[in-house]
Amino acid sequence: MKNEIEKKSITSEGCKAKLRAIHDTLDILNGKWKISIITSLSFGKRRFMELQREVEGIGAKMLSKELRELEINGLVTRKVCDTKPITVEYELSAYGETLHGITNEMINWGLKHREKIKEELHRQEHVVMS
Amino acid sequence: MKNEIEKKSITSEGCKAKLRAIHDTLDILNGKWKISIITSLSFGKRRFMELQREVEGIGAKMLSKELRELEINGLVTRKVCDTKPITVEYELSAYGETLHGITNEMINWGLKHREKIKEELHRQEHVVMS
DNA sequence: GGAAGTACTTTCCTCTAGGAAACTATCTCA
DNA sequence: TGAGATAGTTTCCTAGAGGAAAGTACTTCC
Repeated sequence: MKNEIEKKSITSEGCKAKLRAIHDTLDILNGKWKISIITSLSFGKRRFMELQREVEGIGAKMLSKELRELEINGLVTRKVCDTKPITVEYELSAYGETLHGITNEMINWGLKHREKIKEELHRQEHVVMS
Repeated sequence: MKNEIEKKSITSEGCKAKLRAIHDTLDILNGKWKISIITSLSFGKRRFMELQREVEGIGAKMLSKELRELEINGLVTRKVCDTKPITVEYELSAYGETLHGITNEMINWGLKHREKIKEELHRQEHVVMS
């Protein structure tokens, strides 16, 4: 009995710590666009307009705001280049790269999910046919 | 030149597909609470009140709504048990389990992030001291 | 008989995340 | 000289995400 209580308490502590970790992560990756921006940057450095084109649907205000927050948290670096028309390069910092694990898992899951939905639709069609 | 264009186009397609995958995943995991709920359920089946206690800060309305959406998307199963005071058990479905990769990565990142922040605070203190 | 615990639902309200569009400022090219 | 691209900022607005609290319905315990 005592062992069970202890066990329960220990695992419960584990849960709480892990839920807190999830919460910490979500705090950094909040907002509608951060993960997409990070994913886009994971393919290489991008300029403002490139990001806006690549992350479909995002407006200049949001992009600017999200980039600033990512920079504050040390995930992205901002570099102003004194080219003829001034350009700005955004890049994942070394710390930002540590998010690869998360984005990769999300990409893979999303790809498989799309396959699954597609299969379900096919099955539906067959049912309707028969 | 032609090769470069082709290369760029190919990688660009890859980016778009991956960004779409990210978008698909985020569509399923939207809202403030879904990932926390899934993480909580990843430790075992939970009843409504247990979830509400474990996922700190969530209200009954939100919990109910998020669980319904997770159920609709086939990630969570709901089982009504005819115990004396009726209880309901929520559990990750087999498909819900496929999110383990994502939640694990987020947990690990969150834990390391907390460590990093802690270290930075220590350094700060030393600077203040000296 | 009433307090307390299950599992929600409903109502009402607030706040802010996020969008649209216009504006700033600088440079280039025709 | 003015159109177009760079990189934003600012303003104005609203849909809807989410919170607090009360209500519903059933059961069991005291």
